[in-house]
Amino acid sequence: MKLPPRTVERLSKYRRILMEQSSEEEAHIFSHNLARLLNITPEQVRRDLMLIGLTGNHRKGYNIQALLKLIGKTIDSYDPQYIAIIGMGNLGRAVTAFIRKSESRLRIVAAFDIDPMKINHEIAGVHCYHVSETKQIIKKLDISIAILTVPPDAAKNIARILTESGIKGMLNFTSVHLDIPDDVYLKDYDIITSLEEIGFFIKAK
Amino acid sequence: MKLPPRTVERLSKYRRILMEQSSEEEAHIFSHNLARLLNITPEQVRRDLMLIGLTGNHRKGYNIQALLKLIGKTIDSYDPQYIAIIGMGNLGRAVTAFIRKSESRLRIVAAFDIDPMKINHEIAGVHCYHVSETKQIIKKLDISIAILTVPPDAAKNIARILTESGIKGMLNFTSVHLDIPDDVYLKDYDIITSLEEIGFFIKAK
DNA sequence: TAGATTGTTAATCGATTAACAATC
DNA sequence: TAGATTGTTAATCGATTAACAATC
Repeated sequence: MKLPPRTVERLSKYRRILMEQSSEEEAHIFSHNLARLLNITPEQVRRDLMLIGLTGNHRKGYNIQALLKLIGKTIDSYDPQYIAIIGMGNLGRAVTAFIRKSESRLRIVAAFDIDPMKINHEIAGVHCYHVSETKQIIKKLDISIAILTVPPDAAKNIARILTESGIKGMLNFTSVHLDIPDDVYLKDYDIITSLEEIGFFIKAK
Repeated sequence: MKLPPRTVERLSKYRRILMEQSSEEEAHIFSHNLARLLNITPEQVRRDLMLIGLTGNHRKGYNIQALLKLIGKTIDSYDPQYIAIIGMGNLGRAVTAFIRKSESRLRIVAAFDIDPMKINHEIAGVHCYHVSETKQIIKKLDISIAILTVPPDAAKNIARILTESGIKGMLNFTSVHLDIPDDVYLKDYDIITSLEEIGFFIKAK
């Protein structure tokens, strides 16, 4: 199914926010109520739900269970998608712990580092391999997504290894620009740029 | 000066990438060379530079020093903008260390937590205050940007306190949707949603 | 002058919002 | 029926890309 990236992001958020406040709530929700939970417009909600083919009730709104089920069917993959995290420094460990705490289907199944103290230990609940094993382990464990939390000078090289290993998506926390093929879905989390952007837009003049 | 958010982001990246590989390089750069460094089109580079009023040389391209200086003048604030980080758990400490290591003008001047072990200590190089002091410290130290790395259930309350303290921008690492006034510039770093988005776009079918 | 690059406007693309008929 | 909401198309907005004259 073909969906705009922004719609996919919102579907993920609809699901999370509705799962959090489930049970206690009603069985149905109106587009304007769901919109208010995320500070967006009701039109946007209706359009997103239309795109995934959910049809609501003109009296009661959208059935929440049906909505959750359809979002799952739309954005989740049938086969589990496994995640690796490369670089188990402070940021790597923190991100790993963060994801493991979240109630999501996301499964981190391998960590990689070069520190001998970490290799073959559980770090933040995940087995840590040496970076030199990246290619084999990624293939062996059928890992399709990588999270990059390595130091800047290691980023480009690791990105190359990951692409060669057949990784399909990357979340890049390093502030380094990665030049990878188009068929790898890359999402940059550039903290420095984001803070500079915030800085610009709140400037007095 | 009024600039599109995407342009501001790219200006930040032009600067970073040019500073990294400075000195050794030439004094000038062509739009297509700068474009290639970031995998964007030369048109986009020229348009961005046009927007900030930089004029290049038809023979030699853009003067790198002039470019860097103008980007600084455009996106940096004259008065320093101070940053606070709220929540000194794993993620908070990692993000703090990450920013401090970066060569940028970004200055984290205060951290906040509720753990008595941390209060009044230096954590990741930053003095840690108790969350109850947030409002006073933010005003006293003239902090305009906050980074939120608190647990999900604390997020909404802290966001309210921050807004009341007059914060102007926020980088939100919690996966919680924050309902804050329009005059606070909010940037969400929703790791779970981003990974689910990647998952969707790399799906087989 | 010929060739390459800049600077800028127009066209296109993608996403959001407005509008409103259909329906419960 | 009257009123509220959905579903969907059209209009708008923002950002990117194409096109090309001006210029070194």
